[in-house]
Amino acid sequence: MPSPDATTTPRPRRGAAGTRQALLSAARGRFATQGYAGTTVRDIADDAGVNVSLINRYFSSKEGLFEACLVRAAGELGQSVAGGITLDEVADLITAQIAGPDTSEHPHQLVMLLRTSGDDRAEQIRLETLRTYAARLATVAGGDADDAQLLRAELALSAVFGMAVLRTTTSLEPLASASQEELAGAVRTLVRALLTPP
Amino acid sequence: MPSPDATTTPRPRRGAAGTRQALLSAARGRFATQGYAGTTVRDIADDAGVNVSLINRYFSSKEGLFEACLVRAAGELGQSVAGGITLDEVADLITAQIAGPDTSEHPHQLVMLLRTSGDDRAEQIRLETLRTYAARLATVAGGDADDAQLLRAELALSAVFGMAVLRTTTSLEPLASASQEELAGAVRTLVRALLTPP
DNA sequence: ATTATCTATAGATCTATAGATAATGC
DNA sequence: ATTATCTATAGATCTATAGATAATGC
Repeated sequence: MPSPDATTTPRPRRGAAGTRQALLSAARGRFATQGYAGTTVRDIADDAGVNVSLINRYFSSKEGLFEACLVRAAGELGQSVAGGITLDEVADLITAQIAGPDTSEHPHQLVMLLRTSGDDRAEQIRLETLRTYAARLATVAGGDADDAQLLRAELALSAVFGMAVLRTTTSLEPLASASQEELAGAVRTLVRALLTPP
Repeated sequence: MPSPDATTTPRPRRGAAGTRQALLSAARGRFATQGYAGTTVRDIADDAGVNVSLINRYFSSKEGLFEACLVRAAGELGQSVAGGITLDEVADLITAQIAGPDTSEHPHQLVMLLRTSGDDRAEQIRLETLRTYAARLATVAGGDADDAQLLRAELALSAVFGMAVLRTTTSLEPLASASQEELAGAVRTLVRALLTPP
């Protein structure tokens, strides 16, 4: 019996599209901070304010929801870097992704790309996305498009990921509450230093 | 019935100390690559070649084993940096930690420090360890021991963690199979650039 | 006799699904 | 009438533990 006196509040009905979005947003946050295995579908549904079974309704399975999060993160992050952009501008875009507080969705998008689920298809999407970003970063940095340059780009990417992860999963001060301005300088320095061929 | 003809090989008996070590080593590898929640105690026991129940015998619980791994990682990593060491030497020590292949235990030690388990005590150990390292790195880098310097040290640390994570959990080439020499240059560049006050 | 190891199992999740209910739209 | 949402539950893990077995040491 659904608690007789606790005024059984009937939940607002968001409709299919709205519920999908709410689930995606909640899932991204949980997956980013707790990882795939560390998150239960009930966690996500509760955060989104809907019943657990709707995850299966709209995403088939927990893995399906994870994939959807990954695709979304890959898509949103990928749109920013256009042609003719400078390295410093890329650094600032990256900073914007890292800088948000733990509650923001920005760092979550980045951290999603480091999470594994055991699902083959998801892993493929993740790797392909990382590859694309590394290649793009190498191109923006100019120089030869050789393996050494690609390696430098991947190192720069991984460094940036590290910052996002530590900010998202750890309350290490002063890093955890550093402002965007404070981070911007460091990211520029890092990107410049790592991506300029010696 | 234990498979009548499959010559039930009686396992070699390692004794308490040996079994503890085998479990620690197996656990560190699994926890580092799959995370705490993504690892089952059976995974670990199978890797170590012993029965699952011995985890509880020697470490009380899965959380106990996780804590033991963390303490060990914190201890082993902490011994390297003595007084009077230069920044480049620190960079090389770090490189040695990152550079090992996915199968080595070196990158695992680093990655362990980024893994969360939900256990309060483990989380405390982890944070304290990270703080210690950051402070030590800031000291080695010289300059003022102010908040800005500490922030730079934490950023450098997180960058280094990112490299270890990407190498450990992803087969992104050429990063995944880069040699120690190739990484050394990048880490030195990074540490120098980030830790020299502007 | 002591101690390491294993067996068997209880109890607690966790995901997925079949089917019931309730809100919306024509 | 259609579609969103929820209820109830099956089936599959996963951790922890009590107690049995087997190897070692005196």
